[in-house]
Amino acid sequence: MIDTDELLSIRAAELYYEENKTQDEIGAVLRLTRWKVGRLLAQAKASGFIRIEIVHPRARRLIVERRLREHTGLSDAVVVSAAGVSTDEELQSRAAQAAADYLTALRPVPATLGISWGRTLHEVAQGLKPGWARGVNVVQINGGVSLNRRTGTAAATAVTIAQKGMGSATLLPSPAILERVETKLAIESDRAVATVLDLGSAASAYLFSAGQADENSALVDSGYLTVAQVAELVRKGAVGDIVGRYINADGHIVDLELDERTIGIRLEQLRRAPTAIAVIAGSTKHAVARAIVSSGLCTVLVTDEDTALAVLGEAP
Amino acid sequence: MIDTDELLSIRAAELYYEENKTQDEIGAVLRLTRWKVGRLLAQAKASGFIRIEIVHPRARRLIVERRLREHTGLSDAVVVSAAGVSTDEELQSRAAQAAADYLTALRPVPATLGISWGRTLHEVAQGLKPGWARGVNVVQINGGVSLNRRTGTAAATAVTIAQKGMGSATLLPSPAILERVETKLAIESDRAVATVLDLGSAASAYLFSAGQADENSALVDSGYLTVAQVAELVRKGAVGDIVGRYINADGHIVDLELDERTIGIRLEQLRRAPTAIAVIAGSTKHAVARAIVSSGLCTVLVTDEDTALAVLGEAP
DNA sequence: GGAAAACTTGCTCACATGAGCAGAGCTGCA
DNA sequence: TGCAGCTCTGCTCATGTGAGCAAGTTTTCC
Repeated sequence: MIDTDELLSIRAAELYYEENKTQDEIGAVLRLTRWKVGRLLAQAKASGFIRIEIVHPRARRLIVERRLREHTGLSDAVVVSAAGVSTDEELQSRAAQAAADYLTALRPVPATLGISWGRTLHEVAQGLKPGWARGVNVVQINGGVSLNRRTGTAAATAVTIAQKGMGSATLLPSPAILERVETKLAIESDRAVATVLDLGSAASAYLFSAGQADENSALVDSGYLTVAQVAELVRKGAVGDIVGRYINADGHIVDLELDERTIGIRLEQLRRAPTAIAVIAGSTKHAVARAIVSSGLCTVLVTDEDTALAVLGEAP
Repeated sequence: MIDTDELLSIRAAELYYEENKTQDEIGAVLRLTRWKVGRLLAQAKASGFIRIEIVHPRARRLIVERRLREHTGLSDAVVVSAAGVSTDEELQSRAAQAAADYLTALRPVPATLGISWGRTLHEVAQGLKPGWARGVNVVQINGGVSLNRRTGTAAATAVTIAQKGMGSATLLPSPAILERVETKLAIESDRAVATVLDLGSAASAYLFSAGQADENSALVDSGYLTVAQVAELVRKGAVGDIVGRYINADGHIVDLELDERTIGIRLEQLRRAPTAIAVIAGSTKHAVARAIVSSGLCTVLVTDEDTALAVLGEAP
């Protein structure tokens, strides 16, 4: 059965929030003193009967952000609202835009920014405003797409970010994954590649996304891995990839042999970075996001509400 | 593209509603005067970015109620919130409870209350508190269920309402629909029945629900009509039934011959009543609700949010 | 049955907030 | 260029609201 005070607090809330009456007026209607009305409203809020939602594509969930900062090793977090959003694409767009905003507001402005590539990063680049920085060196930190029709997307992302930031882009002239370790070592020691990798290792900040471990992975799409290979990785515990490297729920490399053939920054370098911004959103990426945050692979997480709750280990 | 002020108003709203900061503090963070912050918040509200919802089974939507009173001929309306409700059953329960509350608060307390029967009315009876009135004569205004296992439900409803209101129930000892007009006329002229019908015609207030016109109708369930008969009524434009009589979207009787065989109060009497409370909720009853309200068959409507919007002719 | 504890009530006071207003700045038109 | 009309800004002032407090009331437990 429902308590009389509870019912009164609901009546009061209706008059207060829907009819914009003052607590005094409500008191007159319900035959209560205005203090009692104030207490009833406080009670209604405390009981969670009053839900205030900010519905806007750019709305953030500051409460969840704080919880992330407090309960994880993250130094900062940006959580976009999932209110009224049905698709993962929309969530990823919102997060990408939020990442662009975050990057713009980031102080000190990074002199060198190491970035990965992919759909999300591309959207971040699109979301940046021309002039977001005054001179920034953008460096690719992992091997690019070059095996399929989407050739050039990775390069375009880096160039766009650099141009809008009135700076220059340094591209990593290499595939993401090589077939033989020997080839990988050879490419890595080539001066053109080595220079870029060194530059990437010394970046003042990193910005990257992550991929889920399934047939829709960008690495499968780009032709670096087959669906069967990914299935095998999943069997070994892979939850997703970060800068081209597949990790398990603990944030460890799943397949050392494959990793040896992968070109790009090493995870330890990422873990040591003072500023590593991960942009990860959408229901398919809950597991990777959690792995990345809990194993300290990023210092800043830009994500959506539901993914954030998954990272915190709470039901959505 | 999104306006700078719009974005600022969203940031301000986040800090105000989620972080409980004062407008002054927000001004300090966003480098604005507190007045500007106040204006931004007002703007965010006006643009509909701030959505305040009261989530509680007993919550009402006063704004919609007012719109109903203003845009229809209703003298009063009670609209329950549909927040977090998935089933029609739940909506009907909420509306029934609200109707019980409305009846309890109704002044002057009706000396004679004419009621119909059905699932909804039964729930209203359950929702009433013992002592809701001090002496009320409850009269059935349409023929009861008596053809199937649920015999007695209609009587139980009337008796419960009367007992809880410390009064007496007057039952209508007759079926809802007769097979032949002659039988109907004969029953109607029987003193026992005629007295009750006269009493019902002179009731100080009416409380009734309505049924949708489909195979789930209570009249089909009770065996008065076959599925085929209802289908035929629908073909003729029926949207539902009220006190056993099928009406079309204009509130007119659909089948005069059938109506002649139906025992109970006439629609004109209902239209003339100073207080006629209709309790109609659930997505299947939008059409009937609209027909009843627009043709003046009730003075008070107790319903759910979505049905209310349908009555107002707006999208849900 | 009575004292202690817990809660509730009505209040004062300080702070937060919205309405209203005057002046600054901008726009448009001759 | 100059003036009228418009919006925007920062302010004063009145009102609305929450924190804290003391007295009253109920509950609890011996």
